[in-house]
Amino acid sequence: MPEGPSIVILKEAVKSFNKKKILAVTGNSKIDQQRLLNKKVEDFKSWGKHFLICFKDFLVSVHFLLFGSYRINEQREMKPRLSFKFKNGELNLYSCAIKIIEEDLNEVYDWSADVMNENWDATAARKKIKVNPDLLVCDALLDQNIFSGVGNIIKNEVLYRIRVHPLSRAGALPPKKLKVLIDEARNYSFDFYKWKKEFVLKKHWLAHTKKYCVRCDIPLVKKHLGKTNRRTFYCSNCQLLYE
DNA sequence: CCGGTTGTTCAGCG
DNA sequence: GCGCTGAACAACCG
Repeated sequence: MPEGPSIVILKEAVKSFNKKKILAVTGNSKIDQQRLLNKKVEDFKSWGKHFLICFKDFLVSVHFLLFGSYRINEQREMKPRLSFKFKNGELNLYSCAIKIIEEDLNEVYDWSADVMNENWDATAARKKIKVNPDLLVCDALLDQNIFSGVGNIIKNEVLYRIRVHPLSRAGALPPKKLKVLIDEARNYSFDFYKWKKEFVLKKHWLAHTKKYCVRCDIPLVKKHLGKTNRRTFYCSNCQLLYE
């Protein structure tokens, strides 16, 4: 559920509630829920893995972390963290981190970092990497200030696609290769989005959770790598290590 | 039934 | 003040 493309899918799925008034708020979230009552949703937005519900003077940010989920016009067995009733339906959010944000949207979120956003800026990503050349590519891709929305699946698939070893130093990549990495972080995210909507995402995984390299026909390496120590799948033969 | 995970934050420490 | 580590959170899958 939680990578950036999935949040874009959610944003689109709740379109019918846009500009609608919240008629009831419930849930076990500790935010001031009454503040949302009878308020009109001005817009639904997303920034990376953050789902943003915009009101006139503030916004509610929702992060699904690892286990969060949602239902539209349906309920799960468990208690929702936050639930909204509208005239035309309901939105239920489960096991997610919810915050009220008072600051202006554009002060808080760097849209150029969001790989799914129309304001995504590959040059900005390159500059952020240039000032931190010792960053490993497996960590760089998961850095939400550089590639907001990229998660562990996208990380593994991007590195496999572009044949770069996850422990490569970002600053050691030849300029062309660095460009490919940055471009593919966005490209693969849109493939993820398309496949997820068609319920065929897993079927297209080439590295993530896979046992064999489809190019080399040898076993993939599975290790926990980087400062984030996240599960990483790669081919030691066709993914080149740049040091 | 246990181990592991599409993620992030925060406390504690050196 | 920094970076690093581990804990906490939490639901589901295999």
